[in-house]
Amino acid sequence: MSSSAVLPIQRRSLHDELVDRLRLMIVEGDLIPGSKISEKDLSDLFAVSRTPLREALKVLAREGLIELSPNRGATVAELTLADLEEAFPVMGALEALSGELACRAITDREVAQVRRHHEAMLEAYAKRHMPSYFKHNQAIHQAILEAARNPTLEQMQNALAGRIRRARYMANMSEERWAKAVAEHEAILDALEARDGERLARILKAHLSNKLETVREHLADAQL
Amino acid sequence: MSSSAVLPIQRRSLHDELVDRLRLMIVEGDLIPGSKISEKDLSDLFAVSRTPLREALKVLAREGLIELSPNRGATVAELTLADLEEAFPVMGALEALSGELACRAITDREVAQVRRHHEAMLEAYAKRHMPSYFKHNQAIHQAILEAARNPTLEQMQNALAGRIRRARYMANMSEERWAKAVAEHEAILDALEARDGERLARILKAHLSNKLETVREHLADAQL
DNA sequence: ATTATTAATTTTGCATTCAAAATGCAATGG
DNA sequence: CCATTGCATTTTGAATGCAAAATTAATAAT
Repeated sequence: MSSSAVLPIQRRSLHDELVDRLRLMIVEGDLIPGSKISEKDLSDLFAVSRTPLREALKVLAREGLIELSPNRGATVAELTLADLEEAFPVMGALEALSGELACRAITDREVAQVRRHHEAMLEAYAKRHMPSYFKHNQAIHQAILEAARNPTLEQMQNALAGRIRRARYMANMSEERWAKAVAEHEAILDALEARDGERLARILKAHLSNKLETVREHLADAQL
Repeated sequence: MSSSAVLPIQRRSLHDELVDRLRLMIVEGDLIPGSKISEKDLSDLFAVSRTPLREALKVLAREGLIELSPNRGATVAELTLADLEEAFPVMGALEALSGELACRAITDREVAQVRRHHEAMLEAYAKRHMPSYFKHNQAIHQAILEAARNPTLEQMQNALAGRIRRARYMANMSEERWAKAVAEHEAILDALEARDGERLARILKAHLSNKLETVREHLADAQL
């Protein structure tokens, strides 16, 4: 008997499914910031009633992805520079903690995995292939997060990442910034392989701070 | 025309009200950890239908105060030592950031307010009056949090505090631990008045770490 | 007496319905 | 012609209803 077949059958409630789908739509930009969300339109779109949809909206509001005003419905939350300037330092603190904890618990195998992502990321960088770069970049941060062995931290960091990630779709890195980010990633890998938690924490905090700077630059250009 | 009369009429949705009430009930221990929550019982209790109640439960589940399993309903989340060992370091990272940011933005007036709470706390400590001690203690941490001028951080820290605060109701400090906590608070005030963000961050992180130690000790005794 | 099986009851998940509030629109008056 | 008021339509908030799943109770079998 195949081992995967005996796993508990994955049953999800509609509302849970909706939360994930809507979050994805928002993060990926299918639902544009500031636009109004009609309960009817959305429930029609997903072919469910308004009840589970409304439950999902409440959850997403708590995550900060949408805004609810009483009797007036939901709108996709705008992502202003002010929001990002709030969120990035918090993310920096969380990532720093992740790094610190990860250095205590990460296995050699996991570090090797991170290294592979790192090298794939360098390759993507060499080709200036953004999607692949982002993918491996994110995988590295996720791996460090998981190596921290702290589900509470993981949950909070992922919630915040959902909000921030939308910025990726608007920010285009300058050549200079990109090079700097790559250099920082070298330092990240180095600290991780040395299991130097304190150093890794410092680097990650600075890394996030620089990411904010990148976004800031880009928004200054685009004057969004 | 009186100025307060023209303020927008404060309207709350039932679900929002329910979220707050239920959270309070859980944090204060009215709903005991591990116990099952019957939707019917609760909706009867509050004299509302199950619909807004269910919306509230979804939100609280996301906050980690209750657990939902499909078709099986909600239970009040248990607060195990393992949970606290996860949560406290995260809280430490967030408080450290609060302290760092607060030192940049806090006004003299606010610092004075913190000092007043600090002194009231010392008085409560002298009398070994726990409720008053907790109240001023919490006010200090909240004031630092607000002085950080970062609503995102505030939101995350408060969400996590909701989970941790339940531990307060079970943890009884030893005389020794209590003295140490008070000493740490002296250092906190000192760093704050000096606007030394880095130092305050370090102290707060250690402070939270010691709080966890306090809880750990207590639970070892009570073997909960 | 204990376990297995089945029926009855309860509880949950979701759809539908109804009421209240908000929005859009037309008519009226300036 | 524009602003304001009253009305119709739409949308949201919450209750009710109904089917599916789970839990409990009851019965039968070993």
